[in-house]
Amino acid sequence: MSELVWERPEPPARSAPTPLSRERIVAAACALADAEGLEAVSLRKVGAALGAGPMRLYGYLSTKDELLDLMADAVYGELPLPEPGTDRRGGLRALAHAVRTAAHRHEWFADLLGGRPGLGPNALAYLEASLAAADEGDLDDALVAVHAVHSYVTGAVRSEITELRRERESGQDETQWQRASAPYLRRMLATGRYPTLARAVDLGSHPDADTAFDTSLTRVLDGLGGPVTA
Amino acid sequence: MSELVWERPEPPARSAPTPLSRERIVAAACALADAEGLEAVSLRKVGAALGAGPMRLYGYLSTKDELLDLMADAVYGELPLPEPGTDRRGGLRALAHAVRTAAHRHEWFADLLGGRPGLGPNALAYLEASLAAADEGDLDDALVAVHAVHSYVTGAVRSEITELRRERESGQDETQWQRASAPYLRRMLATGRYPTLARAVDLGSHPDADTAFDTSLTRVLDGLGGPVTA
DNA sequence: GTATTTTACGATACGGCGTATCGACGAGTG
DNA sequence: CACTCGTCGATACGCCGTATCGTAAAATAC
Repeated sequence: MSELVWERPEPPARSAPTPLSRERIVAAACALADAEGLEAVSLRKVGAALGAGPMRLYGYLSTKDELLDLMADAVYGELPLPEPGTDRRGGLRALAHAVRTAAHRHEWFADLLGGRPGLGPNALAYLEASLAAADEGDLDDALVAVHAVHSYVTGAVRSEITELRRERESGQDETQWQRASAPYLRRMLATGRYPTLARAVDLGSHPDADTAFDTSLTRVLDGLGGPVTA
Repeated sequence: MSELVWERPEPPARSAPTPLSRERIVAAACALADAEGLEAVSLRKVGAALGAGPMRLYGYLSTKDELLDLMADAVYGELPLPEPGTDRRGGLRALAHAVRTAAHRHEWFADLLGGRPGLGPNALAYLEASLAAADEGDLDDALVAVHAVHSYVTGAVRSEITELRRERESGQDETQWQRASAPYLRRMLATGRYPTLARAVDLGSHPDADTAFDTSLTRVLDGLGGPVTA
């Protein structure tokens, strides 16, 4: 009960109709989430995908939340980690982009990002790589740098994926969006209660998502001390 | 169907056992979420708290997600906005702390933060205030600043609340935590696979959450151009 | 090889969820 | 007072996570 998934042993592989393992369960769950979204992941469907009933999974997991933890850790395990010895800016920037890329491959990762403790072995490896890259002698300073960058990445990726989903839901292009949200926004801006926002919508250059992510990331990195590059 | 909550009119107040309104529904839902967590918010319970059946709410909402949108916007409406004319650093810092404070008052706000589009009137007002504070002449630059700070705040607050919940769940103090997670972490660190992390746990000063949030926030603000204060 | 113990499996079931449907009732209109 | 019409909420459907527990199969002991 108080035992964590990460160190609880799996049940021995019995014969059974289909052999099962935590790895296979997690892979099936990730595939399902990739294909139909996180809300389609249910123990029933994951079990069915493996030829098993839902209760079979409780030998490998004690809760659905544990499955989500394992899925998140699996994605952390996909991240390419920078070579040891990479400098702070380069290392943290590479890790930030790695997280974002992974979230584009597995959009549900964005929903899991800050939402659960995240102490799996792969998450720890990601944290270790972040700290190692950020460490320039002062450990407290490295912790601050990692916290700043990771928080930024978490928040930015989540918003970006949310926005991306909304755009996708609005008909393949913008049919629905133009019919529903856009006129609403135009009406709101026309009230005059949001003058700066209105100017920004009218006059701002609207960079693509990659550029927006990287531009703000650069600003965050600029704040971490060391030589200001810009 | 394509109509947004924000501009759909409420049904006229009929007699009914209890008079109802979107405002009362949202207030009840927020109270319930404050008391028992977001996962306890169901249309059945919210309805029951107002002396109504679950289906009654569908005159005011077309979906449960819309209720969540309204709840999030209600919290945005609680945020104290800085005086117009506040400088960028001061304004953005005040807004960041306002969001964090609100998330401590309504922990479920952290779960909603980046997860839904957020185009309600109060969210727009918050965005307007952020942009106004960040605007020093270059609108694109202001957008970058707001994106950086808001993303940081979103991510940091979500992680902080998640951590806070985990600590609270672990027995009132740390009984459970020390029995389950701590030994696991110690064992992981003892493997030698996370040397920097191990050093950080051993040697790092472990600031309280307020300090950690503000320290990283300062670094982010430092990166936004303008005079570096530190 | 047999008897016994252990244990994973999965059928069944429970309570809760979001919400579609639709009969009935009560207010507004002539 | 009769009628229409719109709102209400009871009922129901198909999901969900998971507790329980009989059973059958593997592991162990002899």
